Amino acid sequence: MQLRGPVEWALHCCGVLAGLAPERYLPTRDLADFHGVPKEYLSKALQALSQAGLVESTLGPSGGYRLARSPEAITFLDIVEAVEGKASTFVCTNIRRNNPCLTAGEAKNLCTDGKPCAIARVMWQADRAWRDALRAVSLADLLKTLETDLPAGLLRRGAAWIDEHS
Amino acid sequence: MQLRGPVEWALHCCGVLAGLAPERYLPTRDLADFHGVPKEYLSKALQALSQAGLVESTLGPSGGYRLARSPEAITFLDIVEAVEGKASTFVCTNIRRNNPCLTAGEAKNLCTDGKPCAIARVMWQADRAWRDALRAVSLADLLKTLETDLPAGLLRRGAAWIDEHS
DNA sequence: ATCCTTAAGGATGATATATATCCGTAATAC
DNA sequence: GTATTACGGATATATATCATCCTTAAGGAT
Repeated sequence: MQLRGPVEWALHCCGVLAGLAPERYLPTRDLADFHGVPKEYLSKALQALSQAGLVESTLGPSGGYRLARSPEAITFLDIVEAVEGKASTFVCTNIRRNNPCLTAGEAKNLCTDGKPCAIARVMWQADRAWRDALRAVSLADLLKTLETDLPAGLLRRGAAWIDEHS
Repeated sequence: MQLRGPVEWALHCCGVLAGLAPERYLPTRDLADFHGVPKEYLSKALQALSQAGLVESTLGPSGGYRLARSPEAITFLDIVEAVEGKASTFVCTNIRRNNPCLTAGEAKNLCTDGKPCAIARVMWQADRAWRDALRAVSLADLLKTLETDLPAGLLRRGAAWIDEHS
């Protein structure tokens, strides 16, 4: 079970957009060049972010993407769910319903949305723990970490590179 | 991102094996019939459980599978990792290394195993939270829940069905 | 000894999903 | 008008998942 590649790209792109000067748009091409990923495919992930309302876009020269909300108001979970979808990592296919010992009446009451089976409850709880951990970290937190984490000067050089390409 | 089907089957199968009389083996065919899943494919999942040391098997008539440890000593995480693998749900492909602003020296120090990047740290922490939640529940816990959860008599009828087919 | 049953694992095919590219359209800046 | 951009549809390729078949070796029954 593994997250798709575009999720990682979207996270890094949001990190860059969060450091952008307000009101500035950054086009897909620059985000793709900056991360060394295919522009056309990255575009799909950015469109997903846009549809989720995390970023907003504008057309034409000097167009591109920017965050739609403040970095404090965008969590890792927002981004992951926008690109990967909100479906649970565990889906109960209700194989218990195939149990040869079941009466027809009993089968109907097994693992409905209202009363999930014991296994689904555990798996969904773990899924919730994963999402809670992602929801607890915002883009603002990420930016703060990057400032102390990145090699000195890299952040500034990155900003300069973006300035050239805007 | 979704767990593969055989993970669900393995969990249900372990639940059945945990309720089995000690020393008794249950063959793949019965586990498949009981859950209504393809025998040959389920067999792959059971082999994974066997290789992970969670169940043990014996050949010939009256052969099959049984738990290798007590239900208290087998967690959901054991089963999920046996079938799905232990790899993290997030893999850092280090796209930051493609950053055009990086010097060669800086590139080498990015997101190594010793010092993961800020994004990988968050994603791996969430992965850990998911695994912790799965590790916190054992097959013994599952059995206890089933006793209060299942329609009255179903557990007994299931045991009788298994008796017939052993 | 012989035969049936079983797990183990290799080989193979079918289907679904992930990855990636291409193109047409509409909007925006100059 | 022209160049640039996001957007969405269509398409192609690669990989993963799902499923079956077959051979081998070992245990049990006769």
